[in-house]
Amino acid sequence: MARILITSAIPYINGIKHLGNLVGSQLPADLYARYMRARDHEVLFLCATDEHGTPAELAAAKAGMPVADYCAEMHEVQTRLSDGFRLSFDKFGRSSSPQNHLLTQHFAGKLAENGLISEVSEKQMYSNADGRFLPDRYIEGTCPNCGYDRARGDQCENCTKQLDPTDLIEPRSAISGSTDLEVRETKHLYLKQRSLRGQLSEWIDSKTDWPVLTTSIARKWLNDGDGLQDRGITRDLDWGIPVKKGAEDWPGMEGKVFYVWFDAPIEYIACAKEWSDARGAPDAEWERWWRTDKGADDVRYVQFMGKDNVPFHTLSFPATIIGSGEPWKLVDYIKSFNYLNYDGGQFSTSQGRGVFMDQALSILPADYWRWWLLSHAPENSDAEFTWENFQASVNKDLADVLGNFVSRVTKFCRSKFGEEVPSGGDWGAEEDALIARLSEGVARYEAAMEAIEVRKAAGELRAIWVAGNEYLQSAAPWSVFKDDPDRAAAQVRLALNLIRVYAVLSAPFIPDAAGSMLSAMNTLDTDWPSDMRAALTALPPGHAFTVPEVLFKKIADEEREDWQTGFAGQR
RNA sequence: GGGCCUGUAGCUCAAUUGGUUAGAGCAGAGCGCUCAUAACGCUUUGGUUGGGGGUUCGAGUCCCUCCGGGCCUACCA
Repeated sequence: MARILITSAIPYINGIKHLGNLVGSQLPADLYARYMRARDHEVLFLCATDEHGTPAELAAAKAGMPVADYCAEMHEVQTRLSDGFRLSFDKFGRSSSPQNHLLTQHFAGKLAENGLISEVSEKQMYSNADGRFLPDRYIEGTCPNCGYDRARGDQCENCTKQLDPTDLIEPRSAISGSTDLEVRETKHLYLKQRSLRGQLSEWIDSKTDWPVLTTSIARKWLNDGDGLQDRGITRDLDWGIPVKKGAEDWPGMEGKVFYVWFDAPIEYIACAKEWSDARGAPDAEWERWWRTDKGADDVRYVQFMGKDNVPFHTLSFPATIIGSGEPWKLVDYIKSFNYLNYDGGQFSTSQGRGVFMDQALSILPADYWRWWLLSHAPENSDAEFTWENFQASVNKDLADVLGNFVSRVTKFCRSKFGEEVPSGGDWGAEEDALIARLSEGVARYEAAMEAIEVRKAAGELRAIWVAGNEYLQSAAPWSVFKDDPDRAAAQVRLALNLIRVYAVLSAPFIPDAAGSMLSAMNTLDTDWPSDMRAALTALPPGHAFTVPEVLFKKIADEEREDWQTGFAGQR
């Protein structure tokens, strides 16, 4: 039994996430966690909300709420939606937790002790009207290069020229529109990533099995231009983790907080402590997952994230861990994803374009979304959601291939043998062939899951479902029954057992439907079918079952059209 | 501008990393079955692998070039 630590990139707090966010980290992480648990491995699956930073403050202000209240409320909302999608986190924590405060300050203290923090005085734009320093992209003005009047302080969207906020002509606050801006001197802490470049580079080079997407982004940052740069890890904000050196105050840093990208990954660790604290368990509980000196040396740590998060997970966070000089667990495998587009464009939180988690669940059960999203996961390139494709895939795969299999088998049995597993008859060559085929299919499915090849795993699972229909078609118990009811009984007995096997195999993708299948088959036996022949006898003759409701109702053309138009506009 | 990824059947994707005749699913066509959610099964149509050039006994795969799409570029997170 292996021990597997799984984290999903933590979703930002300012609003409800769309399906692109979901499929880029949380959903595949959940698939992997469920699979590994099903294989009897010990799993700790962690996620949290990422609550600090300027956008959170602005969103709270817009909602007319104190930022702490806003975050608490949005955390509840996101928790409900995670539950709705059946994301099986062992703990869904908060980056604003007391645990993360202490741990983030602890890491900063260690890094300072080890000479990896420098204090840098710099000039930043301050908005008097807004009463805050403004990040570059929150300053708008006219581009000195092309004259576009809504250029941002970091880059002009029109001519793509890189800008400095001070380059802008007539700069104004993107928040209030105020032009009452001034340049102020402010002091910040920088993490001296340069001095860790060699170690990080060596570490990345050792990861030969990582997705190209992951390593190429890391190498780019390591080697581009002058190489890896030091990074500011503090900000002039009210909401965040106060800058401290461990438990001590940090002279000159009063009123400042850590940069959200410094404290967010540390929350992966703090979240484990939130998990054990919530149960009143001792620190040893979470430390055996994170401290290699306290039992975590045999843990395999896998991270899931969208490609935009890769630099922080391959460089910044490892720099924090390595730089601490303490025996924290480093990530073993990073699974990164491209983006999911929506009907010819991008999903957009700010523009409300696409399908959001709450809307998705209000239309259809989680399994529909889970299946489509995972079987179309953007692993090798960006993928695209269209309503037509969604309807066709879900109807065919879930309703026709899997759902109808369950339906035809249970209903046939009920009409000929009653609602119990029939006795009599023996298996022959046809059943041997099916068992061999299923065993091979399961082996391929397992291999894809171990390698976290999500689409491939979905394809293999589907092929296993298809094998059941092919068997029924050629065995044709409805014909055999007329002359040889015992033989038909043996066929149906196998088919009923196949439903249980399908439930177990499919549960990581479609947990609710798997649950319905198991309860219809009146069994709690979720043993993995490592021995297919034995697995297909788990439900013995005489075992009672019930014919379930339709597992997956098909999506009608009308519904699809309604949603298509309904979601075309803005949220 | 620079870097990386990507372009394969009408659609969504494969192709053991240079090795026979480029494969699946969906959609389309035909046949079969009648247990089942008008479901299932079998057969089948469909490709100058974005264009052009090159290397090689051999190129979807490597090189050059052109065209298209995407991402990143360090103060959004």
